[in-house]
Amino acid sequence: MDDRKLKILEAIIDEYIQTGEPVGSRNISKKLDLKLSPATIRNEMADLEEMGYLEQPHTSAGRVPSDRGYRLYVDTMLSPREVDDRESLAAMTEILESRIDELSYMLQRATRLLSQITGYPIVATAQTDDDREVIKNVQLFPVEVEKVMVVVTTEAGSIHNRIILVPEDATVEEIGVIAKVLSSKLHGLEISSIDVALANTLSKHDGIRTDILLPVLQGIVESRRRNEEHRTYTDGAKNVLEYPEFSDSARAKEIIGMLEEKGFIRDVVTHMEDGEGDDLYVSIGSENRDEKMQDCSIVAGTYDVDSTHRVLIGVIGPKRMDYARVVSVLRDMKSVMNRKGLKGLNPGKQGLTEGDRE
Amino acid sequence: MDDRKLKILEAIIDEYIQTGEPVGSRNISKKLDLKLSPATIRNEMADLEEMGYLEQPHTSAGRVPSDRGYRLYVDTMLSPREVDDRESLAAMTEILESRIDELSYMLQRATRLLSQITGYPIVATAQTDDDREVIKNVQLFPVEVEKVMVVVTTEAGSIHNRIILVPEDATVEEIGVIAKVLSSKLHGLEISSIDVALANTLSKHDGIRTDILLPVLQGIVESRRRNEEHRTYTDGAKNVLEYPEFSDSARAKEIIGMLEEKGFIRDVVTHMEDGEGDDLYVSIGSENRDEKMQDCSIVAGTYDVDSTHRVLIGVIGPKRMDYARVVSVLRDMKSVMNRKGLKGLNPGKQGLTEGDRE
DNA sequence: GATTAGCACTCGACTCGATTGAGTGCTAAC
DNA sequence: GTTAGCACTCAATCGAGTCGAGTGCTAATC
Repeated sequence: MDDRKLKILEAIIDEYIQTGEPVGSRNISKKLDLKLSPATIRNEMADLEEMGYLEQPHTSAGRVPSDRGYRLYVDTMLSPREVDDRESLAAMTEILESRIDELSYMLQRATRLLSQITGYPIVATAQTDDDREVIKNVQLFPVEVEKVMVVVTTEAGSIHNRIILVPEDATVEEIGVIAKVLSSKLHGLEISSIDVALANTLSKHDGIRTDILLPVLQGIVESRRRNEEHRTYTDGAKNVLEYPEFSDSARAKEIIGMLEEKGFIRDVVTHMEDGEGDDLYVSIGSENRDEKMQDCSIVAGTYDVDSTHRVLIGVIGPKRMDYARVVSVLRDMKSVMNRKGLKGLNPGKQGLTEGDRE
Repeated sequence: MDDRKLKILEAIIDEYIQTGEPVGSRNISKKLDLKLSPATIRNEMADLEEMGYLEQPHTSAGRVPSDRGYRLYVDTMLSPREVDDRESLAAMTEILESRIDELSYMLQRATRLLSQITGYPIVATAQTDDDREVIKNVQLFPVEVEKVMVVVTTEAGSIHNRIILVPEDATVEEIGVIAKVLSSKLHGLEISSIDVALANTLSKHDGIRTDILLPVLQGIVESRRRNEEHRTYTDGAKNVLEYPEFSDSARAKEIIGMLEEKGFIRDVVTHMEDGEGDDLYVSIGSENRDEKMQDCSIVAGTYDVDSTHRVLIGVIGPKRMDYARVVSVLRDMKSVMNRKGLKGLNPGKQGLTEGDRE
């Protein structure tokens, strides 16, 4: 694999990314400054095809990069273009300053911005580190008659809250007793370990009203579930229709369906966790596990919003997506985040203990 | 406009809704049990066209309903089919039992279910009655070092909450003082009336730390804004691609873009508020204000989740959408809601006053 | 030995005319 | 008022023909 072949391959991929049409030898011969005739290029192209970096849609058409070709391109030839769009940098900065408990809001705005500047659909999700979903403390705040706000703080630093309904005659004192018991008994437990058996044990304590305890426990469990499920956002689905590779409406429908399901992001997440911790993850065509994504590529990055919150943002596009630009935008985002995002955010210190707030 | 014409018009619309192809006289002559020859039908069709209920895509094609035709159909000929799908009724029931503070979660699940059973894209939003966004009380709960949960209860009965960051050295007492002052001073004010001037006035009170007060006030304002913006959900965008009228990918892109923008739902909302309070709202083609929606119809209904929360759910489809089925599904939803939805929900009584929770 | 010019060949895309057939409107008969 | 009959319209479909971008191979050239 000599240098010239690499140059030719790169030129072909660049061209194909731009036009979406199979590229021929004449075209490359002219574009490339090596003074080579189309015939020579053809020979090289035939070699590249044999090596598996190119494919031919049909005999008399030009060449198209194979997944392997893209992979080589992404791994070795990517020189991220500078994104000099000051406006989008400013927008990014502003978004990232959205504060921590508005993580979901921040994600929503970030997906929109990214889909606008890249022209691809975006998926973003907050990564929950299940192992660390250990209860640090549980607080109950009566808000109105019948309504109590349950606030669960986890060791990982996230705060789930939910309003629950308790019997009308529940007194502030009764609720206080339950709060005390829960804070001491649930501390250190995983949320997932809350079950009927635990409820039974707890209800044996003095002065605990089961008809208040049960909705509280249910509220704790649901606060987390709700949190997880709300935390995936997509935007720019319409961009799918921009690309001729998805002009077949059945294909487009599949992709848009995937975006709406949001399930496939899990795949990416696990992939990334397995990965070598590189800053960006790229999955090309057949590298995607999901069969429906065989014609797509995903470029994803993780972002540490603060020491306990990590966000994953993925760009979905056709295999011939503009990797250079996408990678550069995602990197920019990261750099903005490092300069700005951490400012003023809580680095996750130990909080008050149960008694402190009285 | 005699009875026979109506029968013929109905048959034509039914047929067109089913097939999406212009319908001819022969077809109707056979389908209709009136013993009429195609020629007679043709005469009637010509009349109906003259009256504006039908259109002809081109001279030698069959007839297609005009917007006016659909309107007549919807207003006078709709006999909602029974939806005998027990499973979806059960699913609806379960969804509607999602409790009140999970309104957004409930909406999300409802949109998904509806898009699945109707096969159309769905938009759902919670209607905020801006005039009633009057503060009933404000509560502050210290959750951790630097983090305080602000809970705003409005006269309308909704509860907004948000976590804010305060200076590290803020004490529970200092926060308590601010809570007391805010509760008495903000009571009865609209959230939108909070501004710099008000902040200045408030900060003159004894013992108020401005560096705590400001983030709290900002939190109150933002808690509401965030609430509003989060409260529109869409699902089933992929269904747009199901219908040949949107096979032109530019059209499809516009519609999907509209769904993602979510802005247009406001139009529907205002329309519905102007309306005669009928239970369902139908807007057909050119009746839609938005130019991009000229090829669509919207069927929407409002649902009172409880005495203070109203939800709007809209079905977007091509003009030849299956009105009978959609109307019937939305009505079913309403009836499920009346039987089940209100069970156990708080009818919005007066809550505790500020002092009660200490 | 690498490069290139030349040439025959391939095959999708496009054009264009002919054909088809569903459907109409009109007229005259029932 | 209804219907049979007929001429007419026009989108859709089909197939033959053409075009042209692009290839692979061979032989000549550097």
